[in-house]
Amino acid sequence: MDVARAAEVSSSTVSYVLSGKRPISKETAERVQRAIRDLQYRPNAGARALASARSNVIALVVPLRAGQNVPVVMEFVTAVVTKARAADHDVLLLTQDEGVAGLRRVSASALADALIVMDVQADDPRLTTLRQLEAPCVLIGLPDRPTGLACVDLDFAAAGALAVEHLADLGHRAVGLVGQPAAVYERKTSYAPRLISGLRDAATHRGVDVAVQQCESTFEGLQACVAQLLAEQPETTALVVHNEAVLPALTTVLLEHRRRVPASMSVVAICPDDMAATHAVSFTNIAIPAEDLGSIAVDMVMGQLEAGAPAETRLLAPVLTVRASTGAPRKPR
Amino acid sequence: MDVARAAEVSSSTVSYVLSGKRPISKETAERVQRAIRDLQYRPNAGARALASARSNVIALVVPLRAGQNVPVVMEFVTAVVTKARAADHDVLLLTQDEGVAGLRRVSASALADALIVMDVQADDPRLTTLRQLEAPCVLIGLPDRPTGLACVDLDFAAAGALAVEHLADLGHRAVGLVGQPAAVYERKTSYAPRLISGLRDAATHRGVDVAVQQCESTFEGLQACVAQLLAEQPETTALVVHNEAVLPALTTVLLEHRRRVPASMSVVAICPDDMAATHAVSFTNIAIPAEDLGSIAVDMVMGQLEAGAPAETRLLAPVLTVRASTGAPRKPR
DNA sequence: AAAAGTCATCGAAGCGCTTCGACGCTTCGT
DNA sequence: ACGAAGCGTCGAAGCGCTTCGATGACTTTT
Repeated sequence: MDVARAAEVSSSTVSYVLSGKRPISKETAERVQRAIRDLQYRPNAGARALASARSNVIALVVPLRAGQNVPVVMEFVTAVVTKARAADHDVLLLTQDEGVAGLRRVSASALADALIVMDVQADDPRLTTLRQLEAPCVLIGLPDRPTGLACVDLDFAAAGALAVEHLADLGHRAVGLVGQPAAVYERKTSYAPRLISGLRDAATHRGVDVAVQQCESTFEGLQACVAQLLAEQPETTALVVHNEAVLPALTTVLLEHRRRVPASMSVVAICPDDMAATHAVSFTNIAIPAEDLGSIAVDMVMGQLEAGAPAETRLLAPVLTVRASTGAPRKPR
Repeated sequence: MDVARAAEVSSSTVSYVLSGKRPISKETAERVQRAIRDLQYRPNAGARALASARSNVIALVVPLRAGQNVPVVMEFVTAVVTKARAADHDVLLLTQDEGVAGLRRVSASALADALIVMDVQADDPRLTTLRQLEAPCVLIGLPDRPTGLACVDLDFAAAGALAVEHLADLGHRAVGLVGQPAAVYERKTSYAPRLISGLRDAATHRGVDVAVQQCESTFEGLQACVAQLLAEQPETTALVVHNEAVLPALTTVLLEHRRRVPASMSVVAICPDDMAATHAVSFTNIAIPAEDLGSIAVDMVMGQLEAGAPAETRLLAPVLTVRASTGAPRKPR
């Protein structure tokens, strides 16, 4: 290695300067650093991975084109990449459709040191494989049986409850849920049912009636959903919307039913904060903290990698921000 | 290597079976394949990269959170990943914000064999660096001086022209452009001005008046944009919308001006096909062929990598699909 | 029948790093 | 004042592959 020659040290010394794994005198270290800078030296990633059995790469498995939560996915991804870079790791992108084989491939070939898997289903078929892998692995989402796997997610049950609490406090007695597309429930993506059960539990406690309706991510889907909801429970005065994609169309569709937000219909959205704020009506929302989740996922990965941290589950407490879309129902009884 | 032992051959033979770089007898090859399967053997990526000077990884540089074209970006990304996997390569994700340093790092450390860079600006500061890199590199987008760099993009000038042609054919004489957010123009992201100039040129040819207005990706932004457009050119009977994010709100905002789509206002959207079709009114659109672009980018990368193909520029011809949002102006003179 | 190819395979030399043990030197405790 | 302990550095042995030249066993050519 010519950096070593330029700095008049052995190549092992250069390595130790770079890794800090052994003490090096200040003068030597500086000499080496200068040589590195002068020669624009970058260690060869392959050689490094081979010798150290560490690639400094994290594999991130993203859903291909599931539902239309694309902006949320992208937020996750950038958060993960940014955080990973800060920890001196790179991110390899895998899509869902390589399935279990892709996970095995990446882990067994030592392409990546660890995995982060998004969009985990309640009984995800990848779970057993993931448990068998050498590489540590963090799930974003919460399967039914997370034993042995690290998970991080928003506490959707608490989020559902929080939404109901807020509305009940305002005086609402009948709430509708505009849910996710059917595909999401069929896929048994655990967050959707978790939200519903949290919502129902809280509603029971507070004596609030609840109607639940899935909702396709199109204009017509939303029309159908709202129509159904109001037919089923006409006294509905508030909506919880767990579908980012239909938010833009919501006020329009409600207007078709002579409902104004928030005067004759309150709305709590479950969506990222920035999305809540950029509509005709800014929506009171419970944040989907994509950035935090991504960042925490990387932290957990690094913890397992460096410190052999155990595989714990973290559910983030929901945060509700009051904006312009919720108020007291028109005729409080 | 124990696959070699199991198949009773030398490790070089295993390598040749895997790479096909030398003839191997059918029997031996089968023996080796079986051993590989039985032992679930996966070559170590680091060792392979080191020995062959090829990592089989493509670096993809995505814009961090530029504008709200997020779904389009995601389409690119999945297209690139899918296509790359088909060519036995993986994709490493870099964000814009690592800048030039990131490009150099990835290339010099041989982490990736090639780069694909999205969201290239007219006078992108990364250009000179990219030209200096060892690694071949493909831009998605079209800088002012693409010399020496491979580029692929939609022909936005032709797209602008095509939109005007379509509207002029229907009888429209005054067209407004709902443009991108100011940030995009400030960044000099070449596609936006290219669309405008193509649109203006065609308009001049066809004797159509054009008003151009940038548009922030919020409800209020759209309101302001449309108001401005109609104030400036009240005889406007058609809109070209080059901003996916405001499409959902468009019909609502136009209604505030007593304009219905397409009866009293025709609309051509520049957006991905799936986006055009899932609104209250399905929009006549010129497709942004994200999937094709991503796929072609990978093809070009592989061409440069395998065959030493030259760095050419490819501009894809725009395709307009007529849907429900365009028609003849109300009072053709 | 000898020379010249082919074909399928092997052995060994790296690829550019990290890491372990060793070594010489200084400092400390007693 | 002498052994123990610590510090800073070096040399060499890999890490697990690919690849090049070599080698036999055959086949074809002359």
